[in-house]
Amino acid sequence: MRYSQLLLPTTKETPAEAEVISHQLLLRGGFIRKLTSGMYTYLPLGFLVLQKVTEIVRQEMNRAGAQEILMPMVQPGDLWQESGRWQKYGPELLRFSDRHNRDYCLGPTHEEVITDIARMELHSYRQLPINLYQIQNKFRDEIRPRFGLMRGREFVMKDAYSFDVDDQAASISYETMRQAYHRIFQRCGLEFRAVEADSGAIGGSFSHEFMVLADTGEDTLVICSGCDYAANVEKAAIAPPPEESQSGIALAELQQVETPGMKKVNRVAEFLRVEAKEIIKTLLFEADDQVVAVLVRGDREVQGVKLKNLLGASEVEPLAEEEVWPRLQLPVGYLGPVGLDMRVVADYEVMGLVNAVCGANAKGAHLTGVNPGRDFQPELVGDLRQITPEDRCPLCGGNLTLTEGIEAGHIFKLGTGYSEAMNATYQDQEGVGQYFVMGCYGIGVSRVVAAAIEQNHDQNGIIFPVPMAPFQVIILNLNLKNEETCKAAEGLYQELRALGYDVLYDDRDERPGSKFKDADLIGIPLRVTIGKTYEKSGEVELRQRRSGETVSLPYAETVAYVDDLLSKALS
RNA sequence: CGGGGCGUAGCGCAGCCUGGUUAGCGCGCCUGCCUUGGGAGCAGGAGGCCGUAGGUUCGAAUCCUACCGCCCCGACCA
Repeated sequence: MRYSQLLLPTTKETPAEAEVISHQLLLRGGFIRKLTSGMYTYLPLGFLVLQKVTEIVRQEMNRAGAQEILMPMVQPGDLWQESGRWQKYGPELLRFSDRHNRDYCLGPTHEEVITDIARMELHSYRQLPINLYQIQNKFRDEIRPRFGLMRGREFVMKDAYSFDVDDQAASISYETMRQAYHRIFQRCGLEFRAVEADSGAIGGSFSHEFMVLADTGEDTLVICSGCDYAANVEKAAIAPPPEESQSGIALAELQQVETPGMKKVNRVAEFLRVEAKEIIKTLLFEADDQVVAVLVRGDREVQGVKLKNLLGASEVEPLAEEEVWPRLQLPVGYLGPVGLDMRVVADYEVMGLVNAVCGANAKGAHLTGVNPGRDFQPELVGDLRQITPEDRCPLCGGNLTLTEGIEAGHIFKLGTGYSEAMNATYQDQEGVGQYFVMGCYGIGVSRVVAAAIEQNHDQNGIIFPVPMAPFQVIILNLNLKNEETCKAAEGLYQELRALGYDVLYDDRDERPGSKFKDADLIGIPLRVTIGKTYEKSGEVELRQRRSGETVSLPYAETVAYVDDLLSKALS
């Protein structure tokens, strides 16, 4: 492609609306433009990158035996009524009606449609297993779209759905996808981890997230240095502590002490000369409209997703501080489980405490000598706290580190939830109807683009991994008035293209500075400069975007050199 | 939805508080000269419903009201 003919509007200044680096660079580099909140047009360069990712995804899905289809983006409400999600899926599902007043929605995901296809077209166990996928736009009316391509309302997603005869077969499909996903992210040239994850609203029993590692990630992961355990902190299990013998310690008497103004754990600890971990922290949550008291050690944090799962609730939210007194007549900062008249759940660790401290449910007072089991009995005890780097790996006992990541892919074992709700069955060997055992597998294709930039950039702009780069090489012709440089640049352009590479030829009548800046900004992995040096000595300069490594070499050797570098990077 | 902020040229902003001639600046764009290895320089030029509607006033970008849009902080997710 000739730069002079390409719509590539780069800017020097950063648009005010962009917060994160990927969003800034995508706008500055002329990859995308915003249409409205959470919706973007892909300009030529952005679309090229998107296509690079799509093609890798497509190849690996096909290699894994999946078949590509394309479903409509608009879906009938009836189908969602059937699965029960018309009620369950909140306002994120954009609903509307047509001229006949029939309900429709924009597809945020396609379980309903694919299950409908399955029940109509798949009748026999002989047709299974089967895995169908599409690469298509999804629409989710996000509460708050932000970060450009990272969390748009309309975005490109690859979604695949597998159908199997039983759970065991479904596990094989799942494993096949897990491996395909590894290949996909590897081929994209990204640093990533597959982690155990909470399966969230889509449901199902088991899931892995594919996380692109980047400092700006919205999720936190724990990674074991000793084995290959990795998990989202929402999921990362903490084993119950071993039962410690408490026989050696005399149980103290429950006693109320004055702690005026001591609302925070560390203040109470200081004041009473105890450690934070000897304090029982009591937090109020609203779980499906019911207030629940949650107990963790004073030095711990509650993990909301774990709480939600333990309670079996569909929604859990911390109770707003201002609401506590008006609704419950309880003083925030002085809460405790003793004599508390509501549901109480506790983290394992709390139950191991002896002679602990907690709030007295009276303003300015705490209790000492508190002993779980004697002074209060939670309704449920479980793993409720957030894992920390001080915890041990649940698999091998090794050291853990916490890292930020961007969720770019998620694979689920769905089971028979959808097939039962929508009565999707096949006939087994005995001619008996059986529900399909399903799995679903998503990749946020447009998010992969953003994640790649979050992970690969510097002060000058994007540094695309070679497989994702819109162009692999950019040729800068620094002197358009010189016939020799033009001939050389043109020749290189033709030869590299003949080898099948994606080449951008900067033939604009611009000053060298602008060309260098633009080449860096848009992140092309290899840059070939033809200018003064060529005029003097017949040499061109070749620079690698990532390392900055620069070599000058005779014009005649350039093609072979570039070919060598790129074929290595792409293999 | 709750809380905060912003809408003035393609982009980034000033002007508004304290109303008053022709609404400014930088970048970008067009023309010419000049320059050509890291976003040059000079000269000239085009480009505005000051978010929309209503109100106050002799007079509104500026004050008031409503609406719309966008951004940021919280719950959601690929």
